[in-house]
Amino acid sequence: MILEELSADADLSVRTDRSTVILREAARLFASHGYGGASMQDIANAVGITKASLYHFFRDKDEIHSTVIVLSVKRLLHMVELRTRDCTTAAEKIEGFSRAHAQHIAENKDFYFAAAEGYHALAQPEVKRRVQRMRDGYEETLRMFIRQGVEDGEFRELDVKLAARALISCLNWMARWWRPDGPHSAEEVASDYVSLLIAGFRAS
Amino acid sequence: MILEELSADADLSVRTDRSTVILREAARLFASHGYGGASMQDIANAVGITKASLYHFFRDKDEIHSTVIVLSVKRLLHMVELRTRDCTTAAEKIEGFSRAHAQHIAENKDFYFAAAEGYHALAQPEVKRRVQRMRDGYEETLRMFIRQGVEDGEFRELDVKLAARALISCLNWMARWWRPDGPHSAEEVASDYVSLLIAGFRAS
DNA sequence: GTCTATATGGTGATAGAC
DNA sequence: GTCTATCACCATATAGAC
Repeated sequence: MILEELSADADLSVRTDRSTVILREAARLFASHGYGGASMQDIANAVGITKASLYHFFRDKDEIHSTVIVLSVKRLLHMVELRTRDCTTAAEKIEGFSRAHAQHIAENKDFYFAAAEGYHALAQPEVKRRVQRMRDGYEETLRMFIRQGVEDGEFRELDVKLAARALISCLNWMARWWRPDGPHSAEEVASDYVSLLIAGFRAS
Repeated sequence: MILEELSADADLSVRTDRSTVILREAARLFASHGYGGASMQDIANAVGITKASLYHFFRDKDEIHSTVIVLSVKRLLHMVELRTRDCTTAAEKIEGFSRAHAQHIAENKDFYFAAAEGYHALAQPEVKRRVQRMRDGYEETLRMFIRQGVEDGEFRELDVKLAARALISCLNWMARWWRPDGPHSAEEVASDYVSLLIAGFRAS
């Protein structure tokens, strides 16, 4: 299983060995045309090989798809872990969480988009469940940070689940409209969302 | 152009004339499998006719797709207009706006999903521009409501564009996770988001 | 308005030479 | 590891009878 060979730290954009390039081009095509709208021929053309050669690296189209998705989610979780580890207050943790998410979108937009749009179309149920579990853990992490803020008296009593969902919605939706050549960096936007929402968390 | 024949009030779910049923089944399939993942054969099967018969009602697959999308957006705008018309304060308008959006998702989930996911894959550039203009007008409406709240002193000075984007992100993301058999109605969730965000709008 | 039959080309996937 | 050649199938779309 190729998924296991690719560590969570595997850079999704710089390395140029064949399977990495295949995944990068596939992610780009899945993101822009959808899973059904991107053919093996399209991917092969983008990489610069024949479609038959794709089958040397991946069993079938679905394995390319699930590898893209699992890689994206693993990398997001890894980034959040890295950037919240040394935070202390709830506000700091939430800020780190959101900036990590934004950084992930900025650096791996196609992977993120392909994962967000395509995961519900995953063929293998085990992979789908695995991704679902990772996403659930991800949301639970944010809920934990918010809950800590309430318990520490940093925030007012609030609906933790709703608050986490609101912030994650903002971050997820960024992949739809944020462009690298726009006026604000992804992390700036994320930070602004956090400020806006935390103002509501503190209000009494 | 069939788009013109279908008024903004056209009910997306109840009427059973052929073209309406085609659109409903197509929306469902586009929402669950993507545009490229749903074939004319699939749509014909769902409707209960042969795929050749589809071409009596629509020129090609793309016309089915764009009709679904334009109908969805028109209906959303119509609903928002209806439910904010008689509001006075900014908070009331924002609440009406959000509840209308939630109602639209609850009543036309497949149409909404197909529109949200598929509009960037629209083939005809004029239709795409038209949908884009409608969506822009939609966001501008919300910005106007928030701006009014700031000018009336109901809200603090805040980044209106960011605030509108935050709320719309929450509403848009609902289509991804909200289920009719869940614990809260779509309108309840929307209302909760509004309360949470407006608390931040009022905070000083 | 719906059908059967068909045209034409693309699909995912494999076999086997180099 | 990459290719050419090929498979069986499905795609969108059309022609024309009823």
